[in-house]
Amino acid sequence: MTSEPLRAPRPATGSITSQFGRNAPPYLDGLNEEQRDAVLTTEGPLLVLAGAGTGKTRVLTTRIAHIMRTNLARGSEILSVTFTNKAAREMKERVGSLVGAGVEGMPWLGTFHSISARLLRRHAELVGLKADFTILDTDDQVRLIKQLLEADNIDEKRWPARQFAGMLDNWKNRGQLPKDVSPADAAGFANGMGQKLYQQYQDRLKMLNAADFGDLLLECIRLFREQPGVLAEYHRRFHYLLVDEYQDSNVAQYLWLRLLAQGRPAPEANLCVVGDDDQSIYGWRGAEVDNILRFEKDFPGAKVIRLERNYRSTSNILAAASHLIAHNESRLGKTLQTDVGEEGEKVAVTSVWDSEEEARTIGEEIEQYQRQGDKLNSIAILVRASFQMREFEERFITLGLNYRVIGGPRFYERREIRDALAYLRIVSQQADDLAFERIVNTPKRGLGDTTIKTLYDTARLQRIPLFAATRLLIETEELKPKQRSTLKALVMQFDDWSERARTIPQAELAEQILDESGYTAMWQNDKAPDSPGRLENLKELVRSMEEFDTLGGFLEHISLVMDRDTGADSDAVSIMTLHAAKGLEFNTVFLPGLEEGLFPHQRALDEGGRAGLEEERRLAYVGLTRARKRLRLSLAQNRRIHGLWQSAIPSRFLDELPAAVVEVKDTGSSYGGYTYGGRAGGRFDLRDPFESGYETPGWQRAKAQQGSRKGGGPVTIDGDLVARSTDDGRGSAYAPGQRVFHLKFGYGTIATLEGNKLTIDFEKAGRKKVLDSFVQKG
DNA sequence: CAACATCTACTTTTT
DNA sequence: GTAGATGTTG
Repeated sequence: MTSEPLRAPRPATGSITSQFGRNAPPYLDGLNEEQRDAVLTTEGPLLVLAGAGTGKTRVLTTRIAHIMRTNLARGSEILSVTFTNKAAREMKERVGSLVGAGVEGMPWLGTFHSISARLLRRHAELVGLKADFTILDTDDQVRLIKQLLEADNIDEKRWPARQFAGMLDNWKNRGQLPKDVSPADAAGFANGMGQKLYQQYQDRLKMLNAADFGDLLLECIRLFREQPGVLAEYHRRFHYLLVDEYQDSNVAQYLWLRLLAQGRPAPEANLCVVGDDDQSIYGWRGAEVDNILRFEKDFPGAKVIRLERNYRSTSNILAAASHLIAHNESRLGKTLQTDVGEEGEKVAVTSVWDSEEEARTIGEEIEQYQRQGDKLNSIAILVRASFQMREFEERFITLGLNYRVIGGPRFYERREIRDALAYLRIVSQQADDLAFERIVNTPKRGLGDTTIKTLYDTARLQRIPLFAATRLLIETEELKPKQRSTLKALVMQFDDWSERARTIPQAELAEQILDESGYTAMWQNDKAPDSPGRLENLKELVRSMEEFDTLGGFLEHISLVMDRDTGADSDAVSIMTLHAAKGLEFNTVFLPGLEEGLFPHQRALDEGGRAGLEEERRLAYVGLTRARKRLRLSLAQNRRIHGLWQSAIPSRFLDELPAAVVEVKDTGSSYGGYTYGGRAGGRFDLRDPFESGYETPGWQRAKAQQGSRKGGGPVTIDGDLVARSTDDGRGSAYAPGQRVFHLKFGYGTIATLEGNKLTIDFEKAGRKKVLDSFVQKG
């Protein structure tokens, strides 16, 4: 292990201003004391606890600029890790504008995954890969697993490939190789086949010269551990390490970082991590808040700086957010203080009849704000789950209101894009079996299962890639003449394209490939309504290729940087999930769907228990703190989930807001007198604000409903969201032909029933599926 | 082998 | 309500 001498003495804490006297460099202007401290404390381990809206990114970027400006290190000697591509891009831009240099000056600024990929390509052969290895995404992963399951005669119905992919992910997030997986863990899949499958999967990846997302980190860790010389090289290279959103790091990322920070003894590591434990919202995917909570133990002598001055929100908004998050028990604890100096509007809570009315109301409000001169760009709708977006999109289309969905179904995940990429991947790497398999019969070439199976058998027998096997087979009589000539033509086409790849720009090549393969024609002839859109996407794909120098570079970009530019040029309302909203801010924020079961999400509660609830609460906190001036929450009394209408009870998070800053509204269209604000004398019950979330009125009621409900009893609209899978459906009180009444659809007759799900022909609304708990005998 | 029809399971969040 | 997977037919 190499260890360099310290470059500069650590500045004493009290001397921030004295360090520069009155000649502080201009980039420090406008930073408050703590922020400056964080920028100037370059040496030794540093933990910056940065609350929402306290200028975290500014500190990080200024810090990098400071290190470079004062010649402590060059851009190429600073490793800065972010969690998302968006954050990496933003940091590059901001550092660039501070230093006045191009982005190229910071080759090691990127996400964990992109930096890992870069490292691995340099040393691929040391971990059993070639430098041009393919990066698999979830879809490839699942298909590969399916093949393994089939080969091992494991029933895919009983043991879904998706589930195993999830387990793989978990193991890899925890930094576990096949040998490290605990038997108990692995036993949970396919009668104890888990570990063996994991090993088989890894072997197969190596055969395919491929790595999945988890491998990027895992193989890096292995590389560092097994090749001390390589690790030492990076110890020498990186003089400063910075990590953004540290609260989102998982075990593998932690190990990765630890290894890189080991260049010096822990108390001297120049490692700066920035994060906010209250904004840890990726626990479900392996993030360990513990990493940030434990930092001072990991790096003894670490300095801790708290950024608590909020420059974003009005005091009302901040009060709501702080009060809410105070209900969490496991947190380091910070007290945000507003620096905006404005009380602002109260936080509005609106209760509406259903999600349709919710969309309508919000649409109207936005139009009103627009008339008042607000920019649509300054307005966002943040949802818990992406299915909520649809209703808003539909409504906004009819209103002619400009909107933009951020994060939505990812561009690269679209079928046409994946197909097109598969062609390119084969051109780039003929051994890419997963790509070959994907497009060998797309567009339809008259190749069926039997032909594919022959290819497969040959490939397996000879231990060669599918493409190579095909090459062999077309020289034999094993295939029927028709298939043989088809495949022969295909192989020749690919050879031709590979040849051309050397001479013509890849964007042009892609266009030719799509045309010559008949792929474009396939969609042109498809009369499905979305075909034109797909063709448009293909065009966009080709267009986006123009920015890259090589095909390989483009493919790397696609697999790691999945989001495309979100065209922020036009004025539009942003619609996104709460997860996608982290790090953003808007003047006006709408938070719809504050209902038990949706937010907090039922699944988080079921699977995560108390920790799950606390993470949901942090998610709510993230949502609330996105707002600068105006925060508008809403809840629907009825919502359709899985095509079934369910009535909802208000989210417990609403009970956790301080009454003084909240204004309850009602659209007046509720049925039967039940409204959110209508109970408890026009205000929601507010008990001791620091009591456990489990004891709030909403939760109490939800619990009271559980199990107490019997089929056929009088239906109180007050909540049967909890009538979910736990309902054993014992003895429904209904039978086909029976006349019933439903609050939303009116009178109808039961057509069929299945457990507690009824199919009812309503007199006015037509045939609908509903839960039995929402109708009463009519 | 492909097209069609039917059925089913699914909907949290993503590098 | 949907997209995918499966099954059945020509």
